[in-house]
Amino acid sequence: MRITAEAKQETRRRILVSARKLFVKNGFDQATTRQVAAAAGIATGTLFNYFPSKEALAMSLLSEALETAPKDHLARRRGHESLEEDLFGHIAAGLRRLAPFRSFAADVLDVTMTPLAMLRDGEPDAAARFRGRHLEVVGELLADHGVRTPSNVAMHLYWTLYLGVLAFWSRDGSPKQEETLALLDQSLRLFVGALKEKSHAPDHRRAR
Amino acid sequence: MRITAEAKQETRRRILVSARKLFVKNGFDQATTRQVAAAAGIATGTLFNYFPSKEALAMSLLSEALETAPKDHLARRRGHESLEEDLFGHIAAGLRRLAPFRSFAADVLDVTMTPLAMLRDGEPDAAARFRGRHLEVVGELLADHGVRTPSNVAMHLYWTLYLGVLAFWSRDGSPKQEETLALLDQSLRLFVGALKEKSHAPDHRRAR
DNA sequence: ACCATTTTATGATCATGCTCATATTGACGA
DNA sequence: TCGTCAATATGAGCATGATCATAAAATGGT
Repeated sequence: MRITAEAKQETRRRILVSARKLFVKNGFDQATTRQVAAAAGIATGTLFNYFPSKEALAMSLLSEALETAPKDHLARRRGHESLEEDLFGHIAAGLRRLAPFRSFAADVLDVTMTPLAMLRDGEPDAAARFRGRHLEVVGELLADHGVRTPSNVAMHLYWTLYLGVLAFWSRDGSPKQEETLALLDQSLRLFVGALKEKSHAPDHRRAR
Repeated sequence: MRITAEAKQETRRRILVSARKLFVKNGFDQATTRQVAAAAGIATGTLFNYFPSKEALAMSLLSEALETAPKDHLARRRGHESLEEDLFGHIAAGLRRLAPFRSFAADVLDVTMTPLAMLRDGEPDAAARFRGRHLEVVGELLADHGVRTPSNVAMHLYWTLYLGVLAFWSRDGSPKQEETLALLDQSLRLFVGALKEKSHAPDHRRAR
């Protein structure tokens, strides 16, 4: 039982390695499952014993990055950023983490983005975890700066903003990326401005 | 030349009618190009003389709605809404307009949404037009309420918000839709709050 | 009316994601 | 060591989006 289990792990690993190589080199659409299987030294059909679909295979490649990406900024920050800088850093860190996958992620995810693609692709748990970890971090950052506001609204807006930025990010070529970041920066100022205003005017609307 | 041109138009129309029927009935993935072609009374290959791909065919079905959707709210509004109500109505009208297509749009667009799908699908002009018309209307609404702010920032934030909402909207079942709208409503309050604060504090940051 | 040329339609064929009946392998009891 | 059985691998085969050589039709000049 030991040898077999290890062999299966090894096969799985070889598939992932071959797939990553081919996806990055040729893009998701161009890389065929036959190629991946051949590169991994297995029959085409065997690949589908390990992964239910080509997209699921790609999602597995992304999943590691997605597990840790949301917390990247927390590890990196120096502690005296403004709230805007914190939020900007949080989103930017996530984008940076996903950057290596963009070349094929744009295909896999059809532009729309990892978390949504996960939802579509039958990995709702992974999507929920990603979102959860994300919002956890945001909550931490907000609390750190003493911002209190109806949290689910702020979270929803922030998450929506994040999804929108991801969409632009994955679509644009590099020149547009900088523009996207610049606009993100300023959008966050608006967002934070709104949050602070809410915080400063205590019970104005909360009673309803 | 006359007869032929009309016949081509007729064929194109028959394809669109058949496709709409089958897409709505069976969903994008289940409806095959062979079925569509047969229903339209043409050979399978002929279909690809009229539309470069199955997705392009689906996009054509959506395009009419997309041409007019952004202005739906302008036609409908009564003129004494608050800015929040105006913006909410604007987004909601767009969603309502797209609702009939959701059953297969979710497949075609992979969750991500019409404008982004158009970009992917080689219809960048249509995407740009949609975005342009959209932001035009928003600009009008904002101006109507006397809101001035660095416009491209506000526009970007609003557009991003719109994309995010579309993503949720297309993904969720009906119960979640209401929740999405409720959150949208409150998010817009935040957004508008931020805009107004900017407007009231004139040159605070513009110099940089 | 007739031929030449361009345009359009056709369906056999291809590429590829995925399935499935069959073959192979490996674990374990006797 | 052998036999049995479950787990796994295999690749021919399927469905389908898309292509392309060929056929049919339309157009235009004379």
